[in-house]
Amino acid sequence: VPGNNPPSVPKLSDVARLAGVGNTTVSRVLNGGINVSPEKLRRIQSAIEQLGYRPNRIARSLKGAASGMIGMIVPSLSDTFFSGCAEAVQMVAREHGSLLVVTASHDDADLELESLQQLLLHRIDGLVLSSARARNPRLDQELAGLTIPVVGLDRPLQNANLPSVMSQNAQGAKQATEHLLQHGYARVLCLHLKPELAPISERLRGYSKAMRDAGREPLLELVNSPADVAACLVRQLSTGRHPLAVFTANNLTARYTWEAVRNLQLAIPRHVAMLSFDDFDFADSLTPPMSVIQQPVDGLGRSAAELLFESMRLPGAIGEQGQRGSVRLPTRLIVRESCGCGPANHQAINSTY
Amino acid sequence: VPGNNPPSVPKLSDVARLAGVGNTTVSRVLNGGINVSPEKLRRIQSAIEQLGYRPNRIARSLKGAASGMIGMIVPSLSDTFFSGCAEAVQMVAREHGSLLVVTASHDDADLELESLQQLLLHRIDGLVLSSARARNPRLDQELAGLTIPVVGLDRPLQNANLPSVMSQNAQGAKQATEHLLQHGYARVLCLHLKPELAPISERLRGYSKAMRDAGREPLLELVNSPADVAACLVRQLSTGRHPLAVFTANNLTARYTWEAVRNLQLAIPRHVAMLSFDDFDFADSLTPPMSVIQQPVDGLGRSAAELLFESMRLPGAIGEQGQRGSVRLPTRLIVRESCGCGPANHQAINSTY
DNA sequence: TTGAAAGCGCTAACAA
DNA sequence: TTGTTAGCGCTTTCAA
Repeated sequence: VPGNNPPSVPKLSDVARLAGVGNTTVSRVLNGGINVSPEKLRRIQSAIEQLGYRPNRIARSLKGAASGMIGMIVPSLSDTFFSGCAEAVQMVAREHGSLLVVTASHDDADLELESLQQLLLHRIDGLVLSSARARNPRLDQELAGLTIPVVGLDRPLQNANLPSVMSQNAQGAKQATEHLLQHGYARVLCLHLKPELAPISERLRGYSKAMRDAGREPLLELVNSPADVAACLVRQLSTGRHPLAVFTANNLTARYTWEAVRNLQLAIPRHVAMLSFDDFDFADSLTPPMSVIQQPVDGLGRSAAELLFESMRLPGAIGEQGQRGSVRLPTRLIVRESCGCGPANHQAINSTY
Repeated sequence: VPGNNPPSVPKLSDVARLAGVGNTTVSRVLNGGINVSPEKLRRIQSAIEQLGYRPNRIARSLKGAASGMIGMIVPSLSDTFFSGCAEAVQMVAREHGSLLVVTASHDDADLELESLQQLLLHRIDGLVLSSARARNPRLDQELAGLTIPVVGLDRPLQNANLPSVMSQNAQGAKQATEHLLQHGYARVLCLHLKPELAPISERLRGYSKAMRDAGREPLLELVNSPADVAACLVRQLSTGRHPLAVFTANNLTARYTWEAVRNLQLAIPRHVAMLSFDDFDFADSLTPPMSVIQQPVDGLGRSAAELLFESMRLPGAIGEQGQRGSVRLPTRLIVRESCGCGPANHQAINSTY
């Protein structure tokens, strides 16, 4: 209609007026259309169509309904693992008509808490949380008072008795170690950093288990630089006579090791065999291609989000389930060449053997 | 106070009651504290403190004020470039007391539009947009009607006449090419994919410019797999007599090339020298370490977000500025060894020469 | 400098 | 099956 100045964004009452019904009836149609005569239903739907009406989520959530937003707090967004998870979480959120609000805690407990409160103020309907710290009483306290569901991702939330979704870190590491052992490497080193993080400590446990099962002492080394790794390798190579292999507990240690090996002019797998936890972009393009334990990144994100929406659907369910609702997803051993396998043997082996 | 059942989350009126003032006065304190007597100001602040009161953002934005959320639409969240940008944007948002809502468009124009509308419904205060497509009339139309500021990131928004923040793609590529040319490689190939994307096409332009300036014909090749690259390399190596170098226009082509070179048992830089646009985690750990043009990922995200908040502060400014408000950030040439430079020469050269 | 009152767009008792 | 009414928590005229 020309001359009609402020059409801007249509509101519920505009739809009601056009359809010749009350606001409530329109609201009913919006929320499932129960108890509405077919006649009015049709008229209202057509009015909605005609006006291009979309309900204002803000107003809706002020009234107490769901805000249509879920939150996600991760240590870092630029970390490929977490950004991969975030992508999956966002997709699931979209499937449920929700938006994803993310914040990075940068492993800072205060920032994490601050983010949480900020998200709460915005009335998020649920939260996926990769907590910065294993133990954080203030966070646990805050979480305890929450009325919205929370799901842990990659890091457990056991103190708050909340469910979480994680990889089978121990099994994955065990499988990696066993694979190296089977190659005949009598000495399998485990290089790691940040052992205080739950996923890492679980991997160390899986590694140690495999070593002990094979009648060997675990050889755990904390490394924070390529130099640390180099020192460690030199020590091992000058000492023992057994063939040497290295299991690196994450991406970063793998990179440190790769550099150390290059600097020492060592050959993989001839001088040192190698197998790493966590796949990465260039793993397959290296010389030799690196064998890895691959985490189901997308699956972790998806599962966490789905678990979250599940508990949002069933109010109270999360409180009852608690930790018991947790999920463990299997890892995969991706055999390439750094472990000693030949080029012909490229294959993926599922860790749930 | 024991026995007091539902304290839950304190609201503005609770603060007012405790401070013994009216709601309006509390609201004034919240919004800058102008026109409030020092006495009441103090009382109110103390009441806020005491109750741990934080204003409900939802209610606030329903009334028309800012929602305290900005949106970001990127092609992919798992792409390290975009997740790096997202991290920076989120940090700036936090500095401004805002939350970041991200969605991934997966290069799907419909999804992108859908996301935009969804974000609008949630009353975001501004938007950082890495548009999936260069030309999208429907999106442009939607953007034209927007009252909130929008800033493009990595992709221009020229059709909508909106500012954007991008790398100096052409200059970076030109510098890369010149560097290879200076090494004496008479043939410098440019391997690329998705030339329809603005950043890529700009790089191709920069490369071509450098070639022509050096009196050589550009050698552009579209490659979609390591096999494509291999075919291309074989052709070049069997044909010409001049030393060969390759400039890869992005991460993925670099990986394809790396694999092709390995499969062909070629040596870098002896048989083929190499320089790539975009740095990546393992670039420095490869053998030889790969020389790259590095984008200021963090800077791009930061600048886009800062430009956005700037225009949110100055309403209307973005409409007036339009395209002219755009920003170009310099890239850096990271000299490692794949380009033919010796190990001693590791250094970074700024592209704004 | 202050507060009462009127909404923002929607939902949910309640009554019809 | 419907519409009227009263808010959700905040901001904002407006009059005091």
